[in-house]
Amino acid sequence: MEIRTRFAPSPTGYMHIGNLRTALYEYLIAKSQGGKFILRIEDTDQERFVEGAVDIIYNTLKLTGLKHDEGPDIGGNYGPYVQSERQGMYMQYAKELIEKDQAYYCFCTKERLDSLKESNCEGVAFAHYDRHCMNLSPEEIKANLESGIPYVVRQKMPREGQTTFDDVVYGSISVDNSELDDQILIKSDGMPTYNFANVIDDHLMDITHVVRGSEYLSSTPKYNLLYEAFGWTAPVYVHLPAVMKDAQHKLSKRNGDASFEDLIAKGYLVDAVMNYIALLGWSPSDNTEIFSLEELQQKFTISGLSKSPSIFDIVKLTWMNSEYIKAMDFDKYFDLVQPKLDEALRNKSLDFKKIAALLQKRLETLNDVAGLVDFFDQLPEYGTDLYVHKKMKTTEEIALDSLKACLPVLEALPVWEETAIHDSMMALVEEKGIKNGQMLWPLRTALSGKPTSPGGAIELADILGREETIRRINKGIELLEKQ
RNA sequence: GGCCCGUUGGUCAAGCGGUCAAGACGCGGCCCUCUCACGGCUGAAACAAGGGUUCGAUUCCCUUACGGGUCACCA
Repeated sequence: MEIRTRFAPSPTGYMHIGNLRTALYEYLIAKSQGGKFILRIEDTDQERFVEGAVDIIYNTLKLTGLKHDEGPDIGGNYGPYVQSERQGMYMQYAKELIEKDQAYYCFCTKERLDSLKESNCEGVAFAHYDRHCMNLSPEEIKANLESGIPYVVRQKMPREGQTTFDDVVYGSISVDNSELDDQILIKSDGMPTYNFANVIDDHLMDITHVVRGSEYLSSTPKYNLLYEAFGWTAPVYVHLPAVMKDAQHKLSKRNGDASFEDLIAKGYLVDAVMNYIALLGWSPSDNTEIFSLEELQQKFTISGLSKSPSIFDIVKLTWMNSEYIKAMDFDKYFDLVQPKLDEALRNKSLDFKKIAALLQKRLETLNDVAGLVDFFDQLPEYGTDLYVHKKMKTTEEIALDSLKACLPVLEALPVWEETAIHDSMMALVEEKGIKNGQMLWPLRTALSGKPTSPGGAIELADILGREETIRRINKGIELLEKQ
């Protein structure tokens, strides 16, 4: 049988990391076994609907490569794929249940339900519906219906026994039926609740594997009872542990935690983010950590899913991001970095490719560019203490001497080119009988004005060009002479 | 509070009755080196606690502790 999974987000805003990971796993479960990945929009709650949220969903799926086989935008044989457009089909199923005595009309007012909860001793809301409307006579129901009294449809739970279901990651779970509330299936506005629509849609769409967060674990018995009532076979359940911000809290936008789009805006690569979140709650049978979506598809097995929540660690993501940057084909990498360089070095006509090359092994995120290249644009103010470096065996005196010595050599260099600069400096070092660092550290310092820089003295000189190099050396000499 | 679930280094995690308890990130040290970074080597660091079962428990069972989830006309 062909595996069919579905990603069923509700359009209530941005795409958060936990959601995206769920989509990833749904995609992988299907694709690793040649199945289909379906997108269904669950918009039964009109009050929470957010304009534009559907586009975010489409864009994210497109960007991440989680290509769906069926969905609102591309159609399919099981449409419509938007729950609100399916509205007409739920009532008949509710009625079928009522006829089977597995559900009933409830005309209770909100006020009555609220008072039910309050009257429950502790004042805590854990009262079940008291089944006030369960045994209304057919005449009463008919009369209520005809006089237009608002109603909901409730599922009739068995009072005794247990319901057991199997979850692929959590194993077999049993719950006493007495724990189960007569949940609402059809709301008074005629819309199905998520719990009801989900079961109907999943069945109608031939979803074989229901993959979702573990917060649904406790309502799954109700779902199973629904499948049973209809005489349908329940899907395979795959519940996923949460992605946490810390040991106590789930990742959530409310707390200002990073969403997928935030991470991208912060200079993280789409592929790196996907790779990282794949590893949050799943691990391959081998020890590999870096893999593309295609490779992931090859490696993925449901048995690699874990059941305990995992904390989102931006530090490890950052490392992984730098791995992706380093491994990237230069041209592709340059396309990503160029806009950042344009922005950081607006007025400069420097060789951006050379700068980018220096940066590739030093970037953790794309947004690090500005902070690393600022000195190319403008030499920062710096103190002469920068010239003192114990390991380089330099002092201010040595630095001054070295700068003065290299100045004429560089001025006279016939061609301004990296190896030529290198050779001339090395020759000078030899001639003066000093250490490499005693020449190059002062030079690098004079050229960058910073304690660290991407690239050494020679690389910086090459990129800055002769004129600017000479200018900065003179500036260094001037500073040192003032001492 | 009832019910359900979880608990291996700081973090991600392997393990599925017998291991010196992998690996990765991060952290420390060393090497490379004109700084930083990269790269290489190396070190510290964990089975929540207590009972069973067993010749033997990180692994199976129970209890406790701690954490999470759920108990909506939200999904």
